[in-house]
Amino acid sequence: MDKSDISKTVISRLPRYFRYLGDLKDKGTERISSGELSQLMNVTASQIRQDLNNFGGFGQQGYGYNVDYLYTEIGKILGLDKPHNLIICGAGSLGTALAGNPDFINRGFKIKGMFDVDPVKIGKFLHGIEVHANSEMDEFIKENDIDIAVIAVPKEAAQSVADRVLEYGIRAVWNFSNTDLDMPENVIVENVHLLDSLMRLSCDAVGYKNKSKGKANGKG
Amino acid sequence: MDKSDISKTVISRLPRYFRYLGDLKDKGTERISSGELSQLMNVTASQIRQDLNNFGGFGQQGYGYNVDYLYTEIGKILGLDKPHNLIICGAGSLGTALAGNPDFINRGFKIKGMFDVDPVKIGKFLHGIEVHANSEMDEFIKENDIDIAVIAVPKEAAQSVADRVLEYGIRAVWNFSNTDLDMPENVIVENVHLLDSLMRLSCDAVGYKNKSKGKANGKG
DNA sequence: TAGATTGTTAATCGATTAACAATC
DNA sequence: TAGATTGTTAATCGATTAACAATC
Repeated sequence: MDKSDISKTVISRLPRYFRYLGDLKDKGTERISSGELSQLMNVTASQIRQDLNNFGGFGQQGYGYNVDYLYTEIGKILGLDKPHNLIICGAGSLGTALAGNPDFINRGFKIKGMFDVDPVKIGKFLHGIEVHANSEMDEFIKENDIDIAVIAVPKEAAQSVADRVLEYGIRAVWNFSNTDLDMPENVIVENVHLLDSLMRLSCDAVGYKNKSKGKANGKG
Repeated sequence: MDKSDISKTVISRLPRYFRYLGDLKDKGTERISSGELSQLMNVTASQIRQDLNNFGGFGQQGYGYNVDYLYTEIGKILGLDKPHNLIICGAGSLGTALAGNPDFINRGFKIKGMFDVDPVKIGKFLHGIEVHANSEMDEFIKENDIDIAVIAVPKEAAQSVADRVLEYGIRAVWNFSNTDLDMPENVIVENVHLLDSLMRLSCDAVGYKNKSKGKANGKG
């Protein structure tokens, strides 16, 4: 696999660059230096230059970076130059909320359909998106050229649903269930563990003052 | 501030430990060694021991770790030994989905109220939680001992809502809006940038095959 | 040309892994 | 006691920052 040699750490920062560049573009800013951007984003200029240079030279000495160009290039790296078709597995309130998020469609992520086991939900339209029965999933994925599956089912069902979409050819999974999925190497999983995130917040907020600070093994 | 000296990296791994320990506990497992846990979680045993030892010695040589005890201790570090009261700012579909998530309440995160600017929504109950007007926010926060505010409003409104809850005494913010918040040092912000996450997935899925691999400065 | 700012190498810092003595 | 496994130190690895020569 040429799954690339660029570190996960760098990749994970790209969407944030992209976000700031989009804002600059909207504001009509034409060019920006790594120094200016670093101030805006609260990171070092060095890191910005290092990060970008992983993908080739996007800037120009003495000038900086062209906002529009850099925005487009990062967009390409992020795979936003082609549209993506999604299905959402699980038409609960989280799945429905995701279906209704306008940010996704604006960036070329089209939600084509939802799936649920609940017969009451099947056939309904949520935010304009139809809920289908799982039995239709295989065909739906092929017909609609789906490349991303969103897992928004209860954690008990998550693994079996993931196995299912995998079987139907999906290789990218956006997992919102509160469990880790066991997937083969060639499947990309991006987790959004909401409860984990909330616990991190709670942890930081508490500040673990109860920590003793000294050595632990003060045995006799 | 004794905001602690434990690295963010370590903290961010704690919820995952907690999750696995919870599962082990539910399965009735009494003890586990770092080696066994490392296999389960797909990390090194060394990392587990290093991580845990930041907080003191939770294990016992020749025995391993007592699942129940470790679970409880990590829970304390995460601040789960005390209940937390939340408000959700923004009664849109995302805010509503969060209000209805049973995982949160199960871990002691109680959603006390929602807030919205839309008069149509005010007074309604969503998943049993009342939507209030923003004008009631100040008093509500004090009366209900709120310690966490969830920002689930459109990105244009995010900063002003965050400023507002800050003014009313909140020091922990769970930000779901697709923008970074500008907050003072003593306020904890945990971001859930869904679009960023989706872009990371898309990026990994694409695999940036377009990368040239050789040196970039092949100038003449 | 002079000034600015990149691309890139070298230095530093932090995080992960390995190893092993301490000890249950 | 012997075996197992931790707690912890030392070695390695990777990521960040600093510095500067290349160059627009």
